[in-house]
Amino acid sequence: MPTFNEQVYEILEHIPEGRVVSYGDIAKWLLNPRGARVVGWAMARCPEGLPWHRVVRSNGDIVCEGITELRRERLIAEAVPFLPDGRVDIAQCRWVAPPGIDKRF
DNA sequence: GGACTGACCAACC
DNA sequence: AGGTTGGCCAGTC
Repeated sequence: MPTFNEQVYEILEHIPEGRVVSYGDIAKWLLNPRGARVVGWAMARCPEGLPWHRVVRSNGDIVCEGITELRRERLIAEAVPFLPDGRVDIAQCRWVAPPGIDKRF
């Protein structure tokens, strides 16, 4: 039985290019709406080769200072639209998970 | 082995 | 309308 963050990494691998998801979304698919913190914890130790830059906050903002610029550059490189205030246009590129994604693991 | 912590979110005052 | 609080998992002290 894989641990929770293993499943988080699994989902991250499934995020298509040019799309983003919020921490809370992943949490909702995997356990419950309040598990977003765990997702953030999993991201904090981002294993290499993981597209962690496609995970943003629910309002599209990017929190962590220091990696914000890196994220922005990576997302722009993947044709992810940005809002004038520096946030990801999550309203347009929010990735909708296929139904039953939580049962796939 | 218990307590605190963390790249969060939403429900409640 | 804005600050506070509770809740989840795993890792560290």
